Amino acid sequence: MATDELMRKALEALGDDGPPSVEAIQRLTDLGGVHEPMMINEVADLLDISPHTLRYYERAGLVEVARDGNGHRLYDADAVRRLVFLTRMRLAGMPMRDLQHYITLVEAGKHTVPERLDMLIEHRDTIRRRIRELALSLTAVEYKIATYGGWTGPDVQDLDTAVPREP
Amino acid sequence: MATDELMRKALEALGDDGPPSVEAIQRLTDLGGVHEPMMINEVADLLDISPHTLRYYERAGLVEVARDGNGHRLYDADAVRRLVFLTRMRLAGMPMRDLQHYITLVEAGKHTVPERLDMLIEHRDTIRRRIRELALSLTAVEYKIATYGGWTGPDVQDLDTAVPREP
DNA sequence: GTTTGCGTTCGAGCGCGCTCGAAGGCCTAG
DNA sequence: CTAGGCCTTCGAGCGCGCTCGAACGCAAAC
Repeated sequence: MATDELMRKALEALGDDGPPSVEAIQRLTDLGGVHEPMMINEVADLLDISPHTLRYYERAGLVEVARDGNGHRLYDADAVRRLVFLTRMRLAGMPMRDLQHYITLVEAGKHTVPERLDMLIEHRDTIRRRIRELALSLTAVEYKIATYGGWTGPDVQDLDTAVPREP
Repeated sequence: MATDELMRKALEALGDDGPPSVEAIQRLTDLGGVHEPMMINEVADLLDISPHTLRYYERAGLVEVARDGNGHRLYDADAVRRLVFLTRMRLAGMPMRDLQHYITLVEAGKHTVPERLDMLIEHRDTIRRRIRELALSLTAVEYKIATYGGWTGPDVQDLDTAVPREP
């Protein structure tokens, strides 16, 4: 798969305007019902990551995967759902370390829910900060693009930092 | 400096709501008038990067820096402005390679403006995509946090992928 | 039977962006 | 005179997240 199927669906579902809705995200977490266990390549295609990376995640303790009679990996629905979650968190910039810790908590049982919530809240705040940073950079770049288009100053190099005469 | 001074100013200037305005970004590009050349530690503090990194950027050809009688670096206003630009682009995720190429273009003269514009436009689109990805991840995380708070399902682990009964 | 194709394990290697340490110079304070 | 502090250059090292190659196994296709 050339592009990230989940993300493509996600962006389609969200449309091009307005903030993402909870309804939209719900659709994203629905994998479409009951699944046969999947082979590594199917999962890799679904998540748009390499089989190598999937094995790496397993080695890292992020997910347990059963084997068939030939020793080939069989990803059941739980494993796939967890990997959807994990890849989404990775995409959002959560480090492997944190994911490993989070999974440790999940496997330790319900009593770790508060700590998991703490992690999620911190991650949420990290994402928000990152979005704000990017929004700022975006505005800077857009301004720069606009300036390049209409500028007639003395030295082109100044454009890299110049303050415009008019907004 | 513990936090990124420029980013802090930026976030203050932009406020907590609404999209960043061109007016706001203008203020950010104003370094406050004429500058004495700065020593490496001053620049490092201003940009919230290490002196090591500044030397590294110079080695990488991103900026030329004069020396004083003792061989110490003297960053003039142009160098500082360029570094502000560069660190902002780095923060927005532009790879070193691309920045090196961009700077090569800047130093090649005005006739490279169209190619520079192409780079900026591509970078702008990259930032936009990244913001959309993050917005999606953010919604997913926020939904998950909300679900953790009010959920009474059979298995806590299901929360990692569950679809809620109600939005 | 052999080739093709997809899987396995293991450990090593890579690309990026820093980050650091060693060895030394210059200036100033005590 | 010496010690401290900040600077210099140079090359090496690191942390992260993959990414790959080697050597092998099984099973269906020809």
